[in-house]
Order: sequence, then C-alpha cells, then structure tokens
Amino acid sequence: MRIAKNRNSRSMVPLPRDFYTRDPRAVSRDLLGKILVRRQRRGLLTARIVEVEAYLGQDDPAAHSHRGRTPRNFVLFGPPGLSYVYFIYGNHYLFNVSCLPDGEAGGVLFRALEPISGIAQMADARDVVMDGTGDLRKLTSGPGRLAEAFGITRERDNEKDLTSPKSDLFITDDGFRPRRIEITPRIGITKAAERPLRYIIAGNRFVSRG
DNA sequence: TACATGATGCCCT
DNA sequence: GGGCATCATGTAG
Repeated sequence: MRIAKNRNSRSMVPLPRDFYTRDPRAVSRDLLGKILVRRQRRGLLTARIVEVEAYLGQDDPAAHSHRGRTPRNFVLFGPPGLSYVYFIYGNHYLFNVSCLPDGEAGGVLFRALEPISGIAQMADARDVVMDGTGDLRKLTSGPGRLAEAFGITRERDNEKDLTSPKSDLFITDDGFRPRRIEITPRIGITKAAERPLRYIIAGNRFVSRG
C-alpha cells in the first residue's frame, strides 16, 4: 500500500513551512524517516532520510552562517524550508534545508538516504553500474553522493522552496517512524567537532561511515 | 589580486 | 588508513 502510494507524486504532500520553522536540532530529529522526492521527466526519485546533521546559527563555529551573511549562505538567513546548496572540494554539491524563522540562521545537512524508487536513474546519475552485486549504498550514502544521485546542484536547486506543491524537490511523510534514533558528533569538520549534532536511524545500513 | 581551505569521495596500500 | 583531485568562496593585503 505504501509503495503504491509513492508511485503517484500527486498524492504526496510536501512537509509544511511550520515543520522547518524550528530549531535545526528538532528538525533534524523529525526529518529522520521522511522521504526526499525529486520529480523529473524520466520518473520519480524517492529515498528515505536516514542521516542528517544540524548546523546552528551564530553559536556554531562549524556552520557557514557563523560569520554572518554572505553571497553564498544567504539562504540560511531567509525563510525556513528553502534548499541551501553549495559546492565543496572542487567536486561535490551538498544539500541542506534552512530552518528557524526568517532572519534567523540555521539549517540541516542531508548526509545519507535509503533509496526507494528511481534506483536506475540514481545509478545513472552517479555513473555506477548496478548489476546483481552492486551495493545500493554507493548511490546515496554520503552527502556528496546523495546530491549527485538526485541531480542536485547549486545552479538548479539553491533557494528552492521545498514546501511548495509545485516544487520538483520536496520532502514528504509516508507515516514511517524510526524505531530508534542515535545522536553522535558531526562528520568531517574541525571546528566544534565534538558537539553531538548528527542524527541517524540506529542500525540503518545506509548511514554513511565516519 | 592572491591565497588558504573546505559539512567529500575515490583510489591505493 | 592515508593521499589527493579540484575550484568556489571568503578573507587578507
């Protein structure tokens, strides 16, 4: 039943603005188990969110918003529920969603997903071969990987309203609730590296390593 | 204008 | 487990 429902994107409702108008830590916890959806010509991409990280505003040295508004990070200071996409290491796009009311900076980084539908398209976008031995984790386990699998770029998706029914990129709730959630330090940062702001679905095999 | 660096992933050992 | 590609961005000069 749940799978049949997901086959029709018109029946999937984006999470409302209120969902994101909260502290990034609360949004992070509640995003676990939700579904990221991309509508595209070749079909629907869907995947369950299994790992995210919270980035706070001024009191978080690891956050892009820590030193104030810039041409790159302005989305974090705007309305909640908008995508913040940036390019890093000369290779990768990383996908976030803005949180807190307009004027307050904060966001959540998407670190890993569990693919549900559109797997062939994801494999194609990632340029990996999915034969019988292919590991699905290569598609969406890792922030750079999931962005590539979903075709997310700054040019195409930055500042996109994820709460709009017209959006080709949004997050929906299919009723799934994680059995258990774990909170750990964030991955790949040097500043404030010890703060427990990484949220994962305990035991999920699509959670990235670190 | 220059330069140091990064919320990563991949390949090699 | 370690090295490295590769470039947009921010900050200093």
